[in-house]
Amino acid sequence: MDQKLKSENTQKLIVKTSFEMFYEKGFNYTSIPDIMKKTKLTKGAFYHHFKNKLEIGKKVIEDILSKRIHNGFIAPLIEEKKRNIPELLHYVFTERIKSFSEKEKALGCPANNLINEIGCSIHDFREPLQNLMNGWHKVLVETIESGIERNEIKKDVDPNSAATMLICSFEGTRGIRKIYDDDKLFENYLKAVKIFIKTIST
Amino acid sequence: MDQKLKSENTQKLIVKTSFEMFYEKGFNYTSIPDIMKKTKLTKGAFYHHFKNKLEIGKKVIEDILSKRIHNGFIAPLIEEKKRNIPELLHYVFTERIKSFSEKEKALGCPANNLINEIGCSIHDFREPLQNLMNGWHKVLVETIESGIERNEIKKDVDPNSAATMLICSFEGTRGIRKIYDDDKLFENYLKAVKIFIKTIST
DNA sequence: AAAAATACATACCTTTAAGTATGCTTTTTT
DNA sequence: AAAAAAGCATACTTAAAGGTATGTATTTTT
Repeated sequence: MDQKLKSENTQKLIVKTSFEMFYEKGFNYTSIPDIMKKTKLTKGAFYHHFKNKLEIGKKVIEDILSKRIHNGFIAPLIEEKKRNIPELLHYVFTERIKSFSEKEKALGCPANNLINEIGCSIHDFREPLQNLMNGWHKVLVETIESGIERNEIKKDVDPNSAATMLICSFEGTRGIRKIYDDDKLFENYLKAVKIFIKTIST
Repeated sequence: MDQKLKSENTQKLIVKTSFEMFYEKGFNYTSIPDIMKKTKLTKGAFYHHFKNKLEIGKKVIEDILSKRIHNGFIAPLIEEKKRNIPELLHYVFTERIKSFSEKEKALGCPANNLINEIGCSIHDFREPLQNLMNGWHKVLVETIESGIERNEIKKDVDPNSAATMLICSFEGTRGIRKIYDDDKLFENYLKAVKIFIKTIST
């Protein structure tokens, strides 16, 4: 096999496995030996491709978490701009949550988990996490702005503020839901966010 | 000195110190030796009073976090029921946030941090954390209900849903704010939550 | 006053983590 | 084909964690 390809594949495997384990057990609760056991490779492979645990953390944020946020929350906003904006917001923030797997419900949002687990303690993660959240926020602001232009969102709505509210309430709910085993919190959230979207709509 | 009193004092010192360090560095990033170094006591003292790290975690939730949530978010709702309810909500969810210290802003909400750091991995913490959040939610629901009775909150508002939205958006914001160094996110949140409260008010 | 119990310190054990050093095998380069 | 480099495994080092065992001084009980 082509060596470069092989290298890429193992790297991808390690990054993907790291993501899965970070998601399931948390960054700090997952050890490199743990990860490598799951990949059926060894430590040698890990440290051949990555400098240390921080580097794999950043890789996971940049490669996996970013992609997840993009696919789930950014792409639908960009791709379907023809649709009615309130409908679009409605889709992203309520319909999608309903399609979450039990695992996704129980484990919360991997990006938000990392933000909250790490907090300020690992400074290296702040920038990639900021990029992640800023990117999401930005597209959401643009979506709301275009909604205002198209007269589908009220003119007096502050797009920045509305975007922050949508993101933070969504993430806050996914976070707190983790201590429960049922969907009551989600149902409450869904009802309220629908009202919020209706409120900012014309 | 009376022995019982001395014992209580050291226990309190250990719990308080544990809380501070969990808050600043996270539960898993804080070790028992770390804590005891700060108390200027030794491991012997710790394991004389507490069974293990889980027990001190639960103690921190039950003794400190509960009290903080109570003092900051529950007591104001109970004590000042004579006030206008929307005003009261406004006070708790917007005025208070403005009075946060830089540290509180940078470190987020200790309860929410623990929820998000621990997630499902430490099952022992779920129950005390549920009690904490349920207690908060319950009082908020009752407040909103009494607002409806007094005709200060719209009749068609679902108190459960509104309470969840208030709590989750608040906690979500405090969580995500941790990756930033400025108050922009808070300002955006404040604007939006004011609108939300206005929306549910008569 | 003697015995028992409490509060805490010291020293230790075990496990496991991150990370390194080295060696072997397969590709790639020259 | 020989040399170099890449991909990975094995074996090791170091540090630090959680937790235990034991010792000692001080209170409390009897």
